Amino acid sequence: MKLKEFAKQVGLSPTTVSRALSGYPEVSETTRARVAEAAVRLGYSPNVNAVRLKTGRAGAIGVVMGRAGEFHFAEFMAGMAERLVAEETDILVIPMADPNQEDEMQLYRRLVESRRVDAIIVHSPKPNDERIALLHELGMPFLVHGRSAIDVPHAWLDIDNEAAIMRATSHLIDLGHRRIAMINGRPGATYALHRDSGFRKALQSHGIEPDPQLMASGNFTDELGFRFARSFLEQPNPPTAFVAGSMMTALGVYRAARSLGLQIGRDVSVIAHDDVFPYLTADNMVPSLSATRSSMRAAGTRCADLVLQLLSGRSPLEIHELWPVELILRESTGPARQSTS
Amino acid sequence: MKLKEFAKQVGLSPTTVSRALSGYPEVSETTRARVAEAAVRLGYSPNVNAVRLKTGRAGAIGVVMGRAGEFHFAEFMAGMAERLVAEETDILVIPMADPNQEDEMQLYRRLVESRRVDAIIVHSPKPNDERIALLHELGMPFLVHGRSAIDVPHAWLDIDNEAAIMRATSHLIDLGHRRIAMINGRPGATYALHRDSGFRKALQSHGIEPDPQLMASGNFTDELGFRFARSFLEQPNPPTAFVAGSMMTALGVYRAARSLGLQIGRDVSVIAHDDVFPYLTADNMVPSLSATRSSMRAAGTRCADLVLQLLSGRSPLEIHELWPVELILRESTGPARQSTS
DNA sequence: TCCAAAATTGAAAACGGTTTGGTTGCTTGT
DNA sequence: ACAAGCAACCAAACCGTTTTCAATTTTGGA
Repeated sequence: MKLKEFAKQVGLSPTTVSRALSGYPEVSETTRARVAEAAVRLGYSPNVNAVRLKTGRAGAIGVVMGRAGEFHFAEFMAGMAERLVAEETDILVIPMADPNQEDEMQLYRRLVESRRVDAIIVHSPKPNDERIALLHELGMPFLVHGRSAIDVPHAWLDIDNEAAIMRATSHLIDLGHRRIAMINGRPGATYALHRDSGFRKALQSHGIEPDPQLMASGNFTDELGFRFARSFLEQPNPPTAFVAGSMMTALGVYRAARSLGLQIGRDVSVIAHDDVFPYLTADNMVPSLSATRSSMRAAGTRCADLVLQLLSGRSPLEIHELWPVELILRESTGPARQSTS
Repeated sequence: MKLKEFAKQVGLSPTTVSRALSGYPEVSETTRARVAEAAVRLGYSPNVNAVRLKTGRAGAIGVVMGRAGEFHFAEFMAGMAERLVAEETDILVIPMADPNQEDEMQLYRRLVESRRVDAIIVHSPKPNDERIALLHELGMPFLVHGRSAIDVPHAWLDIDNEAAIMRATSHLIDLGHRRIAMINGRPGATYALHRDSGFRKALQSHGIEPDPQLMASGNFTDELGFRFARSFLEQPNPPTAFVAGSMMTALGVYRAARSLGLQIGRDVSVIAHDDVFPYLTADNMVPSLSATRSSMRAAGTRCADLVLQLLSGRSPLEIHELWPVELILRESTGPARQSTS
């Protein structure tokens, strides 16, 4: 059913009908009610493509998905979905062809030009992220999930990675640990740098020099968690505690410790960062895992919300949210054993 | 840059330019080349919304995301993305408001009416799935990922869950196991029924009566894996082997066995279904996990491909793919111990 | 009661492309 | 030399809305 036909049925002009449905003020309440009722009854709804052409709005928020198919991604999206479900806004997933630098810029450029999205969410930004510069230059509204040091005004939401890891590390130090290993995310992204910095600061403020031999970074996989932890533990002067970048990493660390006959929480302490997944909870691990916790899903919800604000005119300059991160202590952390100090 | 302006620059009519770019035959090769070159040089690309309005194509495939934010989902999407990256087709993620039945139908109905997608992928269908009936009735092209027994012609791609679980179970029986537990996915979905059926068939063909006390189902979470496994193992006549529905479930089963001092592969055997996640691999578990394996990512890629075929006119009746599932034996399966038989 | 101002409603012009139905030249075959 | 056929191009209609501008009706104050 088209507008013209529908309008005829209701006995009004297309103009008035359009206005009534879009909630314009210059249409009387009685008319609006009549139109709304008829729309439901006759099953009329405006053709999205026509609306989009006319208004220039795409009705969608773009999220670029890296090749890795990160498990975080689904949670974040689920969170966004929670906020957008009642809205007239879709989530458009844009696949990234190659991790190639130039290609990625090209992808964003094309995405903007194609006008398929009203706004873009940028993930895992780097300190000097070209994407941010580009989007700003092109005038596309965007929100950065994470932080960048780039000198371009932009909206962002991030969790306080530095403080989180600093606190976690400090806690380990307070427990008497001196040799603490760190398994970080892929280098380059700001969050990894922040965590690195938090780690170092905690050590240094206690007079401990960070040991590069105990620091590694890479994808958040069970496998890398295992490999790094294992190689650290096999060093002549092994760590007594670990700070792990993700739940998957933690699984690997647990496995490595076990494979060497070490008991977690007693021989080796572990704190990981937990993005809160419904299918794998820190509390249920054995022993239960101490973690810095921040819900990825909540971040998704809030990001969606902020993007909507952005689209309804709020200035990006006002939108900066830094979320504190909880530290939840469970059984995987305990005092350092004397023998290893 | 708009078509009109661009056409003027190239010295041709909008008509010819449009045709040249869309690859129509009635334009000379020289002209086409000239236009293509100019388009790149001047950065012209047609306004998507205008194209969509005119052609009626939405340029997107819809995927409805359940609330759970399943970890499978991201892999599947990543797979789709792999196929669609070179195509002019987006992935539209449609959030599902409530697991409420009626609401879900409403969601699909609105989605179709809104014309935001050219096709829909339906996940985890039930044997008599209303969504399939609805989409068929509404004339929206769709592909079912999974299978349904519904008497409505439709395209589908599924893995052979029944054969997979039957083979896994048979293998356990061959190893001497008689008390085998099954932790299945949420009841209702066809795949869960197929797995259940494969499990029962394997047992019955060996003269073993399935014990309802050893069968459970629920979400694929670490926690449920643990809870079910633990409760089974604490029964008077505990199982000596497990068939687990997912990697996460397997993690829980491992944990439960360990918590009771049982050694996996010796005291208790485990086979799980592995959808192949980059961040958690069966091979790396300790002991390494025997698994029925089928790549979720590959399924996503193929589904995207099939949907494109559907859209270019191939009949849904021709599109039925049943993928065999590998059984990979590793260390988590071993002969049943005499004491427990 | 009458008139200006305010409240409603409509006609028609966009929005930016695609596609129908020509038109124009140029080859051919006779 | 001429009609027919064909290749290459173009003008204008159309996709289904929103929105500008103008027309009409109501309302309120003098």
